[in-house]
Amino acid sequence: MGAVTLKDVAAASGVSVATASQALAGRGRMTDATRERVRRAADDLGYLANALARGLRTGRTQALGVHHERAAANLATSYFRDFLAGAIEAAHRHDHDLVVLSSDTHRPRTTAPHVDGVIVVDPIADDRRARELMELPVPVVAGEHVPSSMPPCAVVAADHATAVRAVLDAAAARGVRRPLLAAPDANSGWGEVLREVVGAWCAERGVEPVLVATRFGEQSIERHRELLTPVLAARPEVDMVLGASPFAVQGAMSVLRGLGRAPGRDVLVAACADEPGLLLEDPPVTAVELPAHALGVACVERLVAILDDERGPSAALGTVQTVPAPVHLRASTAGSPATAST
Amino acid sequence: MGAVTLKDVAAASGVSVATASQALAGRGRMTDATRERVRRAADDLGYLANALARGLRTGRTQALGVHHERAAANLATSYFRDFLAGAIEAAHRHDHDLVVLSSDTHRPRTTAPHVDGVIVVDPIADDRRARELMELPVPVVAGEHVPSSMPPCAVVAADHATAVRAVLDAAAARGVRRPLLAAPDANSGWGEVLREVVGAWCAERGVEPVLVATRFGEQSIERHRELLTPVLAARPEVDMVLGASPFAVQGAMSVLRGLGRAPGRDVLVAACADEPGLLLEDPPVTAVELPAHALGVACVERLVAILDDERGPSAALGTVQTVPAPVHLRASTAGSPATAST
DNA sequence: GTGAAAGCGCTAACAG
DNA sequence: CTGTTAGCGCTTTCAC
Repeated sequence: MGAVTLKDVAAASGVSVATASQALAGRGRMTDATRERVRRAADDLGYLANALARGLRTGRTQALGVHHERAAANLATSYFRDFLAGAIEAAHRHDHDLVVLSSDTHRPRTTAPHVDGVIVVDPIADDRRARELMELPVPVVAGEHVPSSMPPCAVVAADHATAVRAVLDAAAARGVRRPLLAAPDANSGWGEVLREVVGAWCAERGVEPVLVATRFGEQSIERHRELLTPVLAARPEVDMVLGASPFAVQGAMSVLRGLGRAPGRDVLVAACADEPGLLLEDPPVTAVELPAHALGVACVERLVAILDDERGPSAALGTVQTVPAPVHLRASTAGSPATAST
Repeated sequence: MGAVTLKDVAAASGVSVATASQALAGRGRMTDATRERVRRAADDLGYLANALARGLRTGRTQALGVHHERAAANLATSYFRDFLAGAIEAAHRHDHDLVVLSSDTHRPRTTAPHVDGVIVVDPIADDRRARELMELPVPVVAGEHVPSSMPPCAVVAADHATAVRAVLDAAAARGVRRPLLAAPDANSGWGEVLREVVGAWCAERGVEPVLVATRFGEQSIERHRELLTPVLAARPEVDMVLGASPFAVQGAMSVLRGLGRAPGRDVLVAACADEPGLLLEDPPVTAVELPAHALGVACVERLVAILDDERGPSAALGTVQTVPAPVHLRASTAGSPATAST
């Protein structure tokens, strides 16, 4: 356990720790001979600077943190895995370590993580850990929109507006007039944005969207069925269902069938987050692909840029940077509900 | 950037920093009133201990490091992703952060990462970064066998011996007598083990295995074809090809077909690492499944155990812990080469 | 050109 | 019961 310290190097090369520090850092003025001597000593002893001590002094740790609510569990999803892969790739390119912050415990952190900045993936309003991190005295970048009830920070998000509009416009061309949106409630910034986009689109056409609030991260089709059954029964004028998650869409399709309405024919359906399973549905479901890997990369790039920014991190607060989200039009939006329901 | 320090908390609650420290840590003896006062002050100020300073003092950082050669690139493989998922899960369960160590650069680290221990996934002899980490004054656990030319450390590995023997025994039951093994060279501990296992199995039967050395991580089927073509042409007595990677197997199958020998019929084939693609081959290829997720978990558990071990980390050096590796017998080992080639 | 000294924020001795 | 002191390993003035 005997780590070699700068003191050892200094002693071995017959200089003071101060000189040794400068010699290795390439700073300070000294004879090349001295510098070389110190360098050799460091090499011989296998000296590695203690990152903790250095960080304590300099305020930089050369590490970035990533937080995701229940990170361990969410690693089962390809979204988080892809995101993480992108983030690691980008962090390493900038010679930073990438710390996956502990998130399992429900008790608050007692210690500020040793990172220069933090990325919060999918900030959720009731995620206490996320809140804690966002109040840390280090810059924070949110991967996806921040719910309005959370403190503002720099945001990197998929371009949902453009993507969802593309889906809606395609549907409108098939005659759709009254879309229903089943999306997460105000806990999720993503949900808020989807609501806004659909709301704006409908407003332009002088109609009211039908909105159903779901819980972010709800993985149960059955639960979505329960939420959607009364609404779809009461609103026969709905000619399209936009589900935020694949689960919402699958729930909706099941409810629609129960009501004798054929998804993709009498009622168009689409998802705001793609998954391989949607391709296997009958009919295959139109969906927006969330560019997880690109988002991971972009979040790190953004964070690094903020750290390097002379003007300080506050310049970035609340600003949103956007990453394109490809749209996959499939058979579920190829029907003509207007004709069918007239 | 104004982080709240212990000094602030102490000042606010009218005690010294030392007392404040103990009050929050629940150590030391003091009136409950004082302790409560300090706690409240800390809460009010939003105090979070600086992990760097704490770590510097205590020598523990509550973080574990993971290294994989070219981690960023390898995140494309499901093996590393699953491994990482398992490691993160386990680390968080033990309330540790998980640091994915920077691995892209070819220049050596100048700083020892702030972690209590390191996991080296797939240690490769010519990975300089892995070597550096293994010489760090913190415990190291290797995920997979360590090449004999590297310093020893605690090892957690899949139980290749049992799995490969199961494959060979099944093949022997179909009449196989002369297996060929195409596996990574001495750069890879995995390769060394495979060689040993096949060697031992053959020795028990009084035959010499045919060995072909490949490069660890070689992803090209074509390259494997080149390596295998001369050997398979010269050794018609080979009645089974065991490829370490799916690429080796696919290369071998292609070569065999070129020689007019039907894989799975005239010559059995199997892989020592499963991949979905092997199922789609014709015939589907028998393979050993590498339990990446379980290995990730086991490595972290092992590392935590070593850190908690009173006897110090040296007790674990060189000891191997094993994780079961499921064997999937498929059509590629269902033929009877002995009959065919007699 | 080089060394001495201070201090980053924290914890662990030991006084009082 | 609580405060004082020392120091983890490093960087950074500032003297010499």
